[in-house]
Amino acid sequence: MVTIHDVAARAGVSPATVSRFLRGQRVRSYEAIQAAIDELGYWPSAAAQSLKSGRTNTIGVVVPDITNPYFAAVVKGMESVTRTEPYRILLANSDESSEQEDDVLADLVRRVDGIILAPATEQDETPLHVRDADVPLVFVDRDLAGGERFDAVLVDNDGGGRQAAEHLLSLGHTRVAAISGTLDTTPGRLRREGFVGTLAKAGVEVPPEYDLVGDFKEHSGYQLTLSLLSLPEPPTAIFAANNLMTLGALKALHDMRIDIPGQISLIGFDDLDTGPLLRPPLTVVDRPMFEQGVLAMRLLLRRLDPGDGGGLASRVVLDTKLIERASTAPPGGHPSPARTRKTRSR
Amino acid sequence: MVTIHDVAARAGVSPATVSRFLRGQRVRSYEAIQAAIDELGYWPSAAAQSLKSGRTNTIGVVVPDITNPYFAAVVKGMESVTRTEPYRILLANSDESSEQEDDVLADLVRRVDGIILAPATEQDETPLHVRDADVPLVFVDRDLAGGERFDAVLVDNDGGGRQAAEHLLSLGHTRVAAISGTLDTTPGRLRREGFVGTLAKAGVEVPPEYDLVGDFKEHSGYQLTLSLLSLPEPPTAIFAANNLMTLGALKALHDMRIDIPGQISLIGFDDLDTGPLLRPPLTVVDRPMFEQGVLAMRLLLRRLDPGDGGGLASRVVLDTKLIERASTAPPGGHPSPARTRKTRSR
DNA sequence: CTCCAAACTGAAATCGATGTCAGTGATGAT
DNA sequence: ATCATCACTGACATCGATTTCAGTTTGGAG
Repeated sequence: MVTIHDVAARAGVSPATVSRFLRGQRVRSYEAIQAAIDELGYWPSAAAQSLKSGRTNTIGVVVPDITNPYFAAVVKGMESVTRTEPYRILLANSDESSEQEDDVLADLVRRVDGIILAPATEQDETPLHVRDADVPLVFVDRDLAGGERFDAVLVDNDGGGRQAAEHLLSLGHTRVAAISGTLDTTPGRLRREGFVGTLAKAGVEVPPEYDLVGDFKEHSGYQLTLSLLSLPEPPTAIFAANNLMTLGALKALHDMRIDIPGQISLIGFDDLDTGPLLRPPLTVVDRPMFEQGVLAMRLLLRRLDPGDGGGLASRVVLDTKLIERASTAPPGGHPSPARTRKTRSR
Repeated sequence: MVTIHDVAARAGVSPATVSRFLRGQRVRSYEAIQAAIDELGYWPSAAAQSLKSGRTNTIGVVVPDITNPYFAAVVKGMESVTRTEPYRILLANSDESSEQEDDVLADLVRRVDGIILAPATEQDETPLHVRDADVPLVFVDRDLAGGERFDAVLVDNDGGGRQAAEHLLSLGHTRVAAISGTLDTTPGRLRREGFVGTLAKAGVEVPPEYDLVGDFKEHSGYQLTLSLLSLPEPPTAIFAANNLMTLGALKALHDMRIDIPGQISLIGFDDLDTGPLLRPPLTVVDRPMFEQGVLAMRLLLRRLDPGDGGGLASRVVLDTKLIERASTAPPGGHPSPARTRKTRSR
């Protein structure tokens, strides 16, 4: 490995001068130094720089599942911000598991300048360790019980649940089911509360057998939908708590040859690239994804700025938006007025 | 920050002894040391360890686009391997651009022990710099002109193109179009060659106006499909070079109210989670995704193993597999025998 | 030509952990 | 009680870059 000493020797100066040159200070013999660097192909050692400066120029990002298109988009948003900065992203999956999150965070705090986390559960204790380690922390997508002291970029999950409920109410549904994500995550809990609460206010109760809880993964969307279909009186509409569970629900409905929205309406949370191309095109509650990543990263970089001076936690809450497509319609199979379509039959 | 000296002082031993304890050597006063570590909340500095050992325990992963479900799955596969190892993943997007790849690699080589790369173009020079830096390099998905000296995990792109062609031939298509990815990437070039070559051998020529080249992004799939549709005599079947371009093609066909496969058959490369749920369910050439990530990471970790001893480059080539669904059918709109379905009309 | 301020330079200490090497202390045999 | 052996231990140098501090050089004014 070629070090700053090698460059210094070749250029006939001291390492200190080379170091100054590298950092853009004015230096008498800059030509000789530049030449030596080029000829030797010198690059400063990141480890040595970190040790001296205490900064790693690395941001840790922990998400439950990078193959979830939502998190992929969020991470891409973060990456678009770091591209023009000296920072890089250290990525880890927690797989929706607090233990894995724990392990990975313990390791991450030693390697990064800051962390962006979508915590596996609200009751998570780990982030407090992160706090101990004095590593700035920003939450994205999900919050923490007592996490108000941290920066966060969230969406109005409660409002999103409400939008879904209002949409189904406006279509005239009264037998409405919710398949929720883990209730000890903020999105899981709030989306359900917004949904069920709004229905209740309108006089529509969601009985326990319609009020099911899964884990944000496709398989649980599939299973819970099957169990809804096996009821003596299945619902006329289903609200699924995220993109993967919606997909699972859609698969289950297809497999059981249920007509959507003829027999059952389906509304999801989070849009998909393929949303408009599905059978039928999905009605969903949408939210900014890429932008959430951008905002979270900006918030973190601001904390990392030595001139920042601390300050209160910034809590950004973005709005959700209903996208009406063809998977929802009035109960009984009358097509939604939004689009005319043929009822499928087999 | 609490250092090994603090622990040593508290435990009444020398830093050297604490270091030995950390590395699992036998030590007289291990209780006192363990207690000091716990009380002080000590974690060794990753930067100092890297500087001393010359290893960062970090793997650089550079992909064109993390929001492409294929690459998301590949990265998840890699991550599943590093989980049980002390390694972490430094992730970067190249956005299908050689310049960005360049920038990011120059930075990465200083920070990581090894790199897994899906290069933006075959003519890329950058990886050679990586070689200069003595950082082990593994290719995934895409290869390099003259890259035979490097480990690689690839798929049989040529064979995949052939499978697509044979499928369309068996259905009786003769007016067949290809919308390819960038031809200076290995997959872009080979998928097209396998496809066009197989058709040619069967006596079916693909005229220039049917032989279009895009860039693996959804938008180009959309645009190229529109231009095919504007021809006086549009093709009866389209082969799209990757998942995103297939999606673009599907959108274009929907927007133009083309019946699939009634008027035009569509076959894609790479399956999607939503593949079976689309209108119509897509026929695709599928390949292992998660597994490719796993294999690439294993290959790299093997190189990193001090006991490895170099050896020749391992080049793994996986097979593709045709998944027949409902987006392909004989020309003229006869439904595929695989599934009965209603012809859409508006 | 002399002198002073400003601009630049290099030796050396430092960041935190590790590995070497020359011990020190304990153990067992005689 | 003495000595050889073995198991540990601590002082110190080291990894590569940065920063301080005490110079040295340069340029301009007088």
